[in-house]
Amino acid sequence: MSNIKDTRERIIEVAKSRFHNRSYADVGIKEICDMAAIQKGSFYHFFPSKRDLVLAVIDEFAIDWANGFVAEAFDPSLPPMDRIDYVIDAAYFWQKSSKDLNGHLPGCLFGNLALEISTQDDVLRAKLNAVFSTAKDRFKDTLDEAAEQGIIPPLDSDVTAEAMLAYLEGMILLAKAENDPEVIYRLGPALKNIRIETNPH
Amino acid sequence: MSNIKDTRERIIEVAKSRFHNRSYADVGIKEICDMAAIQKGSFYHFFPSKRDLVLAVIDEFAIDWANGFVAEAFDPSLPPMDRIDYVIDAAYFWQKSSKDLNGHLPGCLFGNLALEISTQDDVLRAKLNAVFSTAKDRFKDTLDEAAEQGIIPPLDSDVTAEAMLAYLEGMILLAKAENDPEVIYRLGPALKNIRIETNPH
DNA sequence: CTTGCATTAGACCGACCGGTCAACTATTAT
DNA sequence: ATAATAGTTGACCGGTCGGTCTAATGCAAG
Repeated sequence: MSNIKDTRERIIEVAKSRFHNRSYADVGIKEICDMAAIQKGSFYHFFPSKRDLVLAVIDEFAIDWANGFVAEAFDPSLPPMDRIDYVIDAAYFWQKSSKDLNGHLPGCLFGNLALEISTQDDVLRAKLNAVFSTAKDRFKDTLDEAAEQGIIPPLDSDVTAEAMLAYLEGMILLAKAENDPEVIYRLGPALKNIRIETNPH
Repeated sequence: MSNIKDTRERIIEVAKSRFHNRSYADVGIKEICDMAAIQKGSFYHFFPSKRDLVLAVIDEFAIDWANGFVAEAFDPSLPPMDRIDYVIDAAYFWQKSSKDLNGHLPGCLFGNLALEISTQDDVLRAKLNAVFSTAKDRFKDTLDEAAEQGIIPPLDSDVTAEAMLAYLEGMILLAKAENDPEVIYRLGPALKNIRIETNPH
């Protein structure tokens, strides 16, 4: 009801946006405090360290993702393989609208963080890996459903799902490097044709 | 001949390794100087700024890449589609041996930097994009050759090449997040089946 | 009114950041 | 031999980093 949001929430919201549009190392506590219109003391009342902040940001963003992007794309009322097309559309529109706002594609927060800090912090890496694993499961469920309905021939749905996620992240990476969301539409069609056969024996 | 390498060369070598294994923002000039056993003044004699260093690092690494990884994988004496399999092997062994040395997959330096700084520096972004474009061309040449020889049906070789590069980068991203080179072998088989048809009209 | 706790303010900390500078030493060309 | 230039040294700069601390608030329960 109040337009003055809870401080902790405001910190996370600002941090989410800053980390996504720049990088973890490049965004300082001071900047986050300024944008959230609070003092450092308040920040450290809620978060013991910057690292704890990014941990919270990942959690929050994973929820945003599940409720937004993922829920929209993996709508169970859609035919299974249509959902995979929808992933492309959702990724495209998200990156496109971010570019229209800020001039640059932010890419995927999880992908960005994974490449930035995987070698430096195993806990953070594991957390990001868990997010990827959850996303992979959405693909896998979809593939299993499609295979059950005979829409696609049987395959190794778990590994294929992982491959689809890899391709999605790779598309977004190249789109960010080109700073052009159209990359996603150009490369998108190959996503749902990715197949990895069940490994015999 | 001398074992004391040229200072500038040594700076770049150290920076290459540090940036690759950590991140651009996380590695300071001081650390690079210490590891190269020089003083700051010497560093700034050769490079006007940290940014100029990373520019040089990208150039050097692109040459390493072209002469190593790429030359090895895209060996013209190999049948075209075998070269693409070879890309997987090369990526696997590279990441594997890095992990054996340092405990962590470093990922792809270009992918890492692209996600870290694309939103912050358009010149750097363009430079990285050029590296990707060159890599894409190697895939494209291979696909064109395979299509000419009738090994694969005709396709949009340019876009398919880009898709293959995206998939490669995505695999490496997930492998880094899992800190497990086996991801590359698991997902690798799908690489050479990626196809994007020529867009009619 | 008081006690107690959650929250906020903001000055402050040492360490480190990227970068500068003047002095000094090799090396090279004339 | 000399002059010019390339390379090196290490002290130094202002600013920012993540983080601490104390004192002051706001607010709720007794």
